Amino acid sequence: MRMGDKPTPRPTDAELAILRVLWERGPSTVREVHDDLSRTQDTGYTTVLKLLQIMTDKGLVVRDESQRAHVYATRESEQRTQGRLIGDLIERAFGGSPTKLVMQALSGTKASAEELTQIRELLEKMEGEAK
Amino acid sequence: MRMGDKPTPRPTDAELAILRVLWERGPSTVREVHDDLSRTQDTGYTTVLKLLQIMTDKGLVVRDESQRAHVYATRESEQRTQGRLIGDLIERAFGGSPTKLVMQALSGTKASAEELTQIRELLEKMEGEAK
DNA sequence: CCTGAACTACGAATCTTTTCGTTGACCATA
DNA sequence: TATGGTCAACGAAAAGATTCGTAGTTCAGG
Repeated sequence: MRMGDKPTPRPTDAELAILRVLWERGPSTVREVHDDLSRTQDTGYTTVLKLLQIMTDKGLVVRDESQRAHVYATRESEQRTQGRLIGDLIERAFGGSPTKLVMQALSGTKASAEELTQIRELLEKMEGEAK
Repeated sequence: MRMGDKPTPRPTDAELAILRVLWERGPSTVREVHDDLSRTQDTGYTTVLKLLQIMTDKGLVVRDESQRAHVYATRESEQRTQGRLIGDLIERAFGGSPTKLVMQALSGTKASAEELTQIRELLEKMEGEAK
């Protein structure tokens, strides 16, 4: 990130919905994003287009204009964006304590035994490192 | 919650900042909230007042008007609100998978050994129940 | 009783987010 | 070369979030 560049802003709700499509589909045209989104919600084509243009300005996505139908791709990985959103929520709602968020998330969920095991394995790996 | 009542809406950023003060202080007057908030940010008194009035309309807080300086209190517990926010983020950014969020939150943090232990204990308790 | 401090209520301005209509370009094909 | 389909660009409207000035009420102290 160059000096003077703003850090990537937190995506809004509508923007996040689009990011999720791009994460799932990979680089896509407006039409592809719109068709995908239409399966679950009722958004106009030009709305999606406008949003993607705004997201390009904000630096949330990048645009390949070499084809007539421009192709949009996320600028940051799914993980990185998710990590940013979590960090943001930790700051705003959990007084900066990641542990509180994890505890709350865990107790609020009915995860399967396999999932719990998966989490515990990561946990044990971290405990090993934190020694 | 009575029939026809709207579910509590997601608090906005400014609203969440106020909720945090109320969680920490307990029921408080506008002035108390404002003074607390002023330690970290620069918000006008009437701005806080207006926000609390809006939050009352939305059902995020309740107001005791028996004194001249009205006393505001959160309507839902800290935990419940936090749980709602997490659930919301899971829906919007993690495709509905709580496990993904927990994994991501864990790997993105440098929790202390004690905290990791704390989490693991909760985890083991849950594994016991999920058996 | 008058004044000033502390308070609520209200309205409006501003900013951001979301939505979509309209326009004009491009291109295939009839 | 006209027609229709697909596209990006743009502007503006609508809705939501945030901010604060101003006005009017209440009350304690002089």
